[in-house]
Amino acid sequence: MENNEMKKNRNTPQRQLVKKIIDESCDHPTADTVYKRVIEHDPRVSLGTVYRNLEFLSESGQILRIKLPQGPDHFDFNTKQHIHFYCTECMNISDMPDESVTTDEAESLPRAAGYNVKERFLLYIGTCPECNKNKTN
Amino acid sequence: MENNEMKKNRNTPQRQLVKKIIDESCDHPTADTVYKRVIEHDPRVSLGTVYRNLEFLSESGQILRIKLPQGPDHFDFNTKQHIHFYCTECMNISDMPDESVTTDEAESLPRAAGYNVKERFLLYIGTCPECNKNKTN
DNA sequence: TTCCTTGCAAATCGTTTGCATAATG
DNA sequence: CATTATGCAAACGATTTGCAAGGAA
Repeated sequence: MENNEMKKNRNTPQRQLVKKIIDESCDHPTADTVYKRVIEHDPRVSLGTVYRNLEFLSESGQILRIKLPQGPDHFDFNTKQHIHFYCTECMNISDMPDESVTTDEAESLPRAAGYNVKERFLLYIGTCPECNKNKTN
Repeated sequence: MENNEMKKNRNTPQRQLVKKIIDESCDHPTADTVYKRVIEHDPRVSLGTVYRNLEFLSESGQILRIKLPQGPDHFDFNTKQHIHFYCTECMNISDMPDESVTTDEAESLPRAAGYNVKERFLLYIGTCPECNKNKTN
């Protein structure tokens, strides 16, 4: 179905490194954070190259780009997850445990009204269990 | 409950004009579009002032700021509506006819997992009924 | 007479792009 | 060898900000 993975691809050390960093990150890093981790391994890699590879990797379905209403995009090795929770306390993004609400029933509404839904962005914003615990309220 | 409306407020002609433009717009204009409409009435108003007043008006709950995953923010006189549909054909934003899916049941999931939901962004992207009609497919 | 607000321009942030060079298939 | 990718720096779009001057309360 998807032949996005068939794109032109020269397996540069830089591209492999960016992919490796994402795969090893479980904190949904931003492009800048990825860059900082990349240059720990190879200081000669440029920020532009990191951006270009993040673009390539997400366009070819190898990683996931997470857009927030505020601030820079984040990236995720888990390409299946589409529902995220942004904590206003720790500023971290966590994956939502389940996504049942946003499957069929979530699209029946616009579809019935004549809309053709291609994508659906759902983002929760608030405080995560960790931060709620730390505040004791 | 909300005392956002009690903020410092000097009813400048510029602020009144921006509010008037939003109230008369049913196409969810961007800041730049608002600016273009504003200077038709008073060419001396600056873009910065438009931005500042859009910020003031949305912060004080008088208008709604709509964030998209791509491109500039849009603004809406209808402060109650939170679900929008972005058409990739005509690039327009339309209000969703109903929002039942995103009320209680949409928040029960994260809440049960210990999250404290403050905001929820839901955006549909696809093609609107108008554009679907024009394409006959 | 406060001090909020404006106009203007410069600055910011996240990201993209042009270009000459390097490296891959 | 034909491209694709890189490094660098400059450009970009949307928005914010510093500052001196203007104008409501």
